[in-house]
Amino acid sequence: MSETQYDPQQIEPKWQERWSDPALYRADPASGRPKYYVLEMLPYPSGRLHMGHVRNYSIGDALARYMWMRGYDVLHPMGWDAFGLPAENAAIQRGRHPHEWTVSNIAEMRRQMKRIGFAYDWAREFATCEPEYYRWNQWFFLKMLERGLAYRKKALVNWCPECATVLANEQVVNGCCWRHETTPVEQRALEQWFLKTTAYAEELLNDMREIETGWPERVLTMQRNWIGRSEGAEVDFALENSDHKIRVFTTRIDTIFGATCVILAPEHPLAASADPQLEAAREQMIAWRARQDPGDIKKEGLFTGQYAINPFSGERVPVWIGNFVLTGYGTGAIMAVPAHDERDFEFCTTYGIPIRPVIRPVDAGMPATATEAFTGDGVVENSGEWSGLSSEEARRRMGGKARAEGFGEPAITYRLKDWGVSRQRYWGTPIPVIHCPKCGVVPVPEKDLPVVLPLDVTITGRGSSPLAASESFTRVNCPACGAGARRETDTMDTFVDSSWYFYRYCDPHNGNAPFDSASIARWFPIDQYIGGVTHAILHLIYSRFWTKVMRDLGLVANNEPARNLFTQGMVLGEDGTAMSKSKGNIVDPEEMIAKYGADTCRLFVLFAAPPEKDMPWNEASVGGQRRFLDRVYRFFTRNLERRTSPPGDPAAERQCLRKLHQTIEKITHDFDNRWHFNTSIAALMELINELYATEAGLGGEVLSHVLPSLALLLAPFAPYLAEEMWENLGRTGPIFREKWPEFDAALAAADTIEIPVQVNGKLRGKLTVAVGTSKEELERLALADAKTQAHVAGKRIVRIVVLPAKLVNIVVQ
RNA sequence: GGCGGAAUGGCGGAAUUGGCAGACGCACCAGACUCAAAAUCUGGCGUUCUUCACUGAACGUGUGGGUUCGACCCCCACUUCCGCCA
Repeated sequence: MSETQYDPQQIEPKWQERWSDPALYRADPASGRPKYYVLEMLPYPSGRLHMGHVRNYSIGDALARYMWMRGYDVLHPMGWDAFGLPAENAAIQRGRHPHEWTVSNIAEMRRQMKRIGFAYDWAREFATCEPEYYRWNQWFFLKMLERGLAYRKKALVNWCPECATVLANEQVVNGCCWRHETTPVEQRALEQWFLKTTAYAEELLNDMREIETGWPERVLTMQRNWIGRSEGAEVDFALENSDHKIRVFTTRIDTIFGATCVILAPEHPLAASADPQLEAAREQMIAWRARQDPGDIKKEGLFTGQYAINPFSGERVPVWIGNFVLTGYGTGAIMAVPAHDERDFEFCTTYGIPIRPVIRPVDAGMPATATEAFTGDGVVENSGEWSGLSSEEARRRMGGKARAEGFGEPAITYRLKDWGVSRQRYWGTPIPVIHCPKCGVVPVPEKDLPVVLPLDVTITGRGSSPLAASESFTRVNCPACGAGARRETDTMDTFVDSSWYFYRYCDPHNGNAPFDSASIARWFPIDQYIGGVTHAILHLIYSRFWTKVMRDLGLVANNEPARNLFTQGMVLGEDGTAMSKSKGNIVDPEEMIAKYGADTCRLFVLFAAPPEKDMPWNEASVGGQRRFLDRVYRFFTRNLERRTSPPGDPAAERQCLRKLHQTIEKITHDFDNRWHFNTSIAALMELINELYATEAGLGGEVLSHVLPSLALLLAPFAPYLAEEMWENLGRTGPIFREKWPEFDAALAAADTIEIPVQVNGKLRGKLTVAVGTSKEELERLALADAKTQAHVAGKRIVRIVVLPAKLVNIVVQ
């Protein structure tokens, strides 16, 4: 028995070299195998892989390898989300050109990925900053422009003074920039490009039906909240002494007789005043609000001095400006019903505005309004002809009345807003339009795409886009009239890049179209998408939106991009908090690989916690995974030659084979049902423990079965070692193209089982019986058992519960 | 405040969903090997009692109730933490 020490630093580079043949991982539709598209979210090329990447990609890689072994034609691609601010920051801070910086980061991270041994179809790799890719961003933009899905408007936008650029709504976190969490976002008015995500709001909501079995409930809930559909009505309050009407949105038109004032958002056009003092206060409110956390805003208001007329009651109510009324939601104006809305209650109490209840709880009298609002449905009261109706019925009829009389209508409003895609930044996709003094906004003709991002610009990080300073870029002739014109200098939000990249993988080198529809038909929808839950709303809503737009353009047939979504937990530092530079608790994957080997690192990130949960890094525990692989290889190598030895001890062999087949069943079950790789790996450890226990009694035939099976079971989790073992067995790789081991129920079955015996639900003894022992026999054995009798003696047996092959419970009094 | 998720040994986590709580690993303790150490192997390891006896008992899955022959699992109320929306 010669035994070889496991040395990953020897094994891994060797296989890395042999795996460099891209044909090994090539997806091949001609294979005739069923397809499986497994995708992990593409990384931003920051320069180094972090543990979160290692975890995300180890999960996907295990799945891809398993599916290959199950006979699927697997598409498992990788690419780079290569546009974005950090590249410009590198330019500003280190004087490196964003392009050069990005390209070298990609090279470094690709090298790291190959070092870990992820099985990607590298022939499909691309970076989103390549003109061959982003020209299709531009092409899609033009298509959306044609269909009215892209438009330009002057809008108040979130401006981060630190980034010196506009942020999408979704990039504002608690009133601050998502990248600079302590920098308050300011409001500025700029001409912006928007994509009409709201046009698909209803569909984004409804089509969740298609994915609700495959996406985490949590993500769908977050998206539902984000879209924020609410049903209600819009109603006009005529402004006294004016031709203007104030249109309000309300979900509670049934409470309209209780409206005691109308409140405008400070930015509302009718909020502007001739009174300079009021005007100053209003502007101050706008500026102040931009800095606040919308969550715990202190409600403040300004009385405009004007009055409006309630179209239902004819009542004259004051018009206020309120800092808690949002411009972008509904109509930017509300009617305040303090008796039946908490926020209105708070506001009106502060300013002494009357509170008038008009809804009575079904089983009670009129609600008291001294301390709080009654916000439930009930019976409408004090509301003229509507009195006596239920809230629900009143809402329906009053909405109808508003429509019939022309002062309103039933309406649905969404929290979701159109997607502002303009960025006053350099490192992104140029928006393909030209501003002509005569023709206005003119799209760049398709034949002129791509509008290439020039590389010879100076990046200062201040003010407007660096592109605006590039004469050679901006100066252009109008495609419509030929006159001198100016190119748009805004670039696109990088979420555009990641909204459809997974389609491009299907046909990555197509120069005539974003992709060929036939290739999409082959691969879509994605069978399994894997990434962090941090992308639950932004990326995943945009991707769903983009898919629907592409479908309406006739490019794809699917409604949804991904059938299944898996969101993995974060990798935390040893201290149990998120890894961050400032806390100094970052673990560098490459250091760990140098120390323990890539297989050990993979094993650890898969073993330490179920994949959907957060997982604290614990280096001591990493050592345990290494020890496991040491044990595997030691057992393996010292028994290789024994494969020709005579039969061993039948009991030991039977025990060993039973454990092997139980392990195959367990791991297969984990892959097919729930991906709790921590328990899969635990099962492998149990198997190894059993192999050590039975080792001396194992004969050649059994070892010839066990050793290859061990390698195959290990292959999705520790591919390098598995490959090495496969070669030691005299097989020619690659192992992940081999067949996954077959589970043999007969071998896995135990011949005797232990049956727990309880008395009154408490464990009192155990019976070791043959499989298939009858109910009556179990009952007899349980009662005869000495330990049980001690607890039954002197008591009356009320009942005996016998579950064959499970347990016996004797109930006594 | 609303919705959703979570809470199990010293630690990470198991328990194939109502049937032996604590698999597997880490840490720790002991033994074997060694001049010694490392590595390796073997055993122990929820808490508190009990016994000459690895004998047995009680308690134990955030807290309090409930359903059930039987509850980490289901129901009700609560506490704490996390996420999203207010």
